[in-house]
Amino acid sequence: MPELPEVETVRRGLVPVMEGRIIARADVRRPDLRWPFPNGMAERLSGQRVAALRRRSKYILADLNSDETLIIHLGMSGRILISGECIGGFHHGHPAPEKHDHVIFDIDGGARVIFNDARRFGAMDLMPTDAVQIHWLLKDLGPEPLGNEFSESYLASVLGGRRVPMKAALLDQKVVAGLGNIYVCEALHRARISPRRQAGNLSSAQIARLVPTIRNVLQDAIYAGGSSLRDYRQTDGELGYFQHSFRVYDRAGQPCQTSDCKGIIKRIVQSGRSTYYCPRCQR
DNA sequence: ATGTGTTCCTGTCCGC
DNA sequence: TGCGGACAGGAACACA
Repeated sequence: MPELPEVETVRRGLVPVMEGRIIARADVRRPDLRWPFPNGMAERLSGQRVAALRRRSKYILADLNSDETLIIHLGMSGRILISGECIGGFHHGHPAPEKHDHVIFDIDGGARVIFNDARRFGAMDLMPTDAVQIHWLLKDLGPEPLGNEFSESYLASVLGGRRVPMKAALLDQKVVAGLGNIYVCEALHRARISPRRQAGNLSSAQIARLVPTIRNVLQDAIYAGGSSLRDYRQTDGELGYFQHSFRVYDRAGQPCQTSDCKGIIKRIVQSGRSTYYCPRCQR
């Protein structure tokens, strides 16, 4: 569900409400999401100041004054919404918790941050801040696609010799961290690379254009506030609008928009997930 | 080591 | 309007 652009949009929405502020109270309304919450999570969060809100791949990291970091993953259907901001001098009341509002933070000053996740594939955990990078969920993640480590030479070295289709290679969070089903499809189309192509068989020209293409798709999507299909919302409840810029995702049967390409977008299934691509211009 | 299929969970949509 | 099946933005895990 939420991929890197959606998670980054959520992080940016939380910054003005949480960064530098104190979590007055954490209300943990069930014992687990995908995994059990850490022992005493509510107590370990309540009263803590959020020193910084960072993102690693699809994880939001909230560094606390206790030198612990709250790790948040949205899974497939997770949302974070803010209510009760002080607008124009008036405090708006908080609505009653809704179905699937699993964790609620009341922030000093009156804002409320609500984690809602119908499918509960999301997760939260606490880890000492200086050890976050060795948390079992984060330790094997590949480089950030928008960072300097993600380069042409890096991609050539990790893809070399691999027989997986490119779709699976880019979905593999060890190769590059943060892409999901939508942005892999979109990036491969923009780079004119077939999702079925074996990773180890890419030409050097294809590898060379894949790096900036991935960065561009993600940056365009972040600028648009992410993509809203079903569940995803920005923290203020607004929809993202990058879905209007999809060239292939969920567009089976529609014409390819690559100039001079008269192809028709096709849907196939690769390792159990939908892939959309143009068989004509993606090689 | 690498690659593929199944699984977790709830909600929505589509055809009958 | 109800019912069954397919499908959904993730990714750990079990297995070939």
